[in-house]
Amino acid sequence: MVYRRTHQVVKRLAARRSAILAAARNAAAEGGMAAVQIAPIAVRANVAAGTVYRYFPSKADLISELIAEVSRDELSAIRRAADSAPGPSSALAAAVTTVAVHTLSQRKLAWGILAEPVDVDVTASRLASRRAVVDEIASRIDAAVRAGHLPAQDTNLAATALLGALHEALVGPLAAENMEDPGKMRDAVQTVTLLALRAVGVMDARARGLVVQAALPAMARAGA
Amino acid sequence: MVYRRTHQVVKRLAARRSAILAAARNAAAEGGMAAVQIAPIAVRANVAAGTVYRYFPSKADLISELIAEVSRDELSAIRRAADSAPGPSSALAAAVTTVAVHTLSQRKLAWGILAEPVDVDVTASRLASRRAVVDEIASRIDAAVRAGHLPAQDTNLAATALLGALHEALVGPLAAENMEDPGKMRDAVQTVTLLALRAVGVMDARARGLVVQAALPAMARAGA
DNA sequence: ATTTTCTCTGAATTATTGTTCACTTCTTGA
DNA sequence: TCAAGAAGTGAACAATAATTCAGAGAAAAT
Repeated sequence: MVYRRTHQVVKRLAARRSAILAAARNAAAEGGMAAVQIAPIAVRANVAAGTVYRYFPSKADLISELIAEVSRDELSAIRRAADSAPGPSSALAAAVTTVAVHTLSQRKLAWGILAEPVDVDVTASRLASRRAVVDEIASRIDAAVRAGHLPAQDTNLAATALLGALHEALVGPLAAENMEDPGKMRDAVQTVTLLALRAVGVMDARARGLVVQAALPAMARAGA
Repeated sequence: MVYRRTHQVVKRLAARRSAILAAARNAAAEGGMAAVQIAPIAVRANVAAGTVYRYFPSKADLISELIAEVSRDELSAIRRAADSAPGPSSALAAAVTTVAVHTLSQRKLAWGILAEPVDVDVTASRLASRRAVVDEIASRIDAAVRAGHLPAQDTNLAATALLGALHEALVGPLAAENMEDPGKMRDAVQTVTLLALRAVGVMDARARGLVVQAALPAMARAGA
């Protein structure tokens, strides 16, 4: 055997793989999933189209990894925000607000990951991505229920509905119209968070307080 | 001129047009938008592929009409339900429940109309379809606010969020798992309606009452 | 320097479907 | 029955992108 993968080569290969994924992510952030096409991605990553296939068996695999990556990022942001809240209700508010801020600050990407038509089947990874976030929110709702802050309920269904509400209100086709300046964004985040908290049974007055408390740290984190 | 469209021909043409649309609708109801392809639709409608193009300029137009048709049906069902309710809060509950029941009773079709990937651009008609339903819900929320039953709010955003919640919870990819038997369906409808009402500010106890009142007529209508 | 093995290239291929159009069939009114 | 116009047919065409692969280029060990 006259050839062995040297450490340097291994690093280069890994770097290329990352570059391809990053190119896909940037393309998605700019033009949605429609812009995630092999040839343009290859150009962005400074490789040939064929090379992409040395790193990902198919476009579906590439997009699946992209979805998983973005989803991991979001999930960890949610956990960080919720874990640094003082109590279960605050944690829920923080989690919801974080999802809202994240979603809103990268609308095109979020839409692409969540729901935009793609020509290959990425159902499985989209499902996994949603399930992870839904589970996280559901467990936060559950904690608040166990603490006696909320009425008993189907936490799974509630979490699903909450995310649906956030996504539709913030990145759905009807959201596009008036969501450009930071002021409106901030209002929208607070409004949907309020709706979400009331939906699971937080009283109006208390919900308003939680929304305000959650808003500042979330916006600050997003800015950084 | 030795040829004129006779009444009989006009009727036959209209019937064919309807047959094509119906074929598309059935295909969508069975296999989602993915199943709406010109060649299979033509077979279902007992015409040749080319004939479809004598009635619809393009696949996009065909699907757009399909979306508009389904949307019209849903909208009129919502109005009927809401208008026969005793007050603004009941009307809102009836509207929300109707959307939920409709959506749930034709999941595949609803998913296709709302969000399933399609290879042609039907953004405009999807947008119009959603806007119509959102406007209807928003006006019902507004009526309840004006009656002093709900706190003042951004009714448009609230309506959008409500529909997002319903759709995600009932036909989204995470809903598929446990929504087969009528009992579960009924529970799900009531649960999401409850969430929706609380979201816009209805007190928990009152919301539960409204949900129960709205459920029976809506389920009955759907059964007929 | 050279051989071997891996990696990269990008033009050509493939696959899928919407769309067209030359031709056939049907309808109408004389 | 026949001429003129309309409607219907379906095989061929077109467009889009994903995917492949034969050859070129690098890297490693001797």
